[in-house]
Amino acid sequence: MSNVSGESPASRHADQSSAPTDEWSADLHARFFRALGDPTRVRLLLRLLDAPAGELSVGALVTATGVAQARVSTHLGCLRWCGLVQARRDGKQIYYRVADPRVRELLALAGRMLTDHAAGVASCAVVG
Amino acid sequence: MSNVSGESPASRHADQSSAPTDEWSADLHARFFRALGDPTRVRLLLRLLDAPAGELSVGALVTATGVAQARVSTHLGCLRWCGLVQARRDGKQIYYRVADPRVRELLALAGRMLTDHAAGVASCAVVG
DNA sequence: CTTACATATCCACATATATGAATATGATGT
DNA sequence: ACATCATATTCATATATGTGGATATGTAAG
Repeated sequence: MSNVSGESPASRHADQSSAPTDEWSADLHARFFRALGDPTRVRLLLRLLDAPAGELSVGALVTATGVAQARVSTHLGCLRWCGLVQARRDGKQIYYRVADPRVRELLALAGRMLTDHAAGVASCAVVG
Repeated sequence: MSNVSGESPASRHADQSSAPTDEWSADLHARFFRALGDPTRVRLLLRLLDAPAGELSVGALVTATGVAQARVSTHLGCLRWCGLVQARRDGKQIYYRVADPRVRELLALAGRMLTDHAAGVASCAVVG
């Protein structure tokens, strides 16, 4: 195992001419949204968000979602790395919670938008 | 060419037992975020959002972003299908504009979150 | 220190998604 | 009708990303 405390990475992009600003801004935004662009990760976030204690162990998430343990672990790792969730160890288990309150806002806003665009999004050929 | 007016698709998911609700909710959310998960699409949205007239022709977007025309067209098609942008024809050109004001909010919120999580998101191995 | 358990990581493979080049379609002006 | 411009679509291909299975790592208990 490793790194429950969520050691943080170093950033790229040293230069910052002037026009390129938009460029990584766009890249970064895209990466950010892709972090939320997986059904399993969204499921994990949703479960965590409405967890009674605001947190759930990996095992609990596995049974709650029915997703294989290895998969849950990997996706939690992604979410943790991106700063969206946070881990805490208690005995044998590791409890995860949503780390940033804005995650809830973001999902809520997306949900409201989906109220209007669900059909389109659901059938968009590009996003398979 | 075809369908500038944005003909809308039909939705899937007829059933709605009770538990599965979360399931497509998650799938749908994920799809939605993936629609925003491409750098080119984000660039297009950003350009449109700060366009003087609130709208830009495809050609203008091509020169503004430096992205190949075919690519711009495809990505605009995706955004249009998902209801995020809207097209209007004027003579030879087709002008696109952001169709939902919440797109701006969403990008703004994401931007604020990125202020704190940029390094992590930028270096997350999962989201390549 | 050995065993059992919870979580994380590695690997091979399938699939989704983006991309470039070529081409088709629609509109305008002559 | 013809020639031209603006935009859309198709196709082949490269690449990114998710998935399952096996295994490693860390932790607690005996």
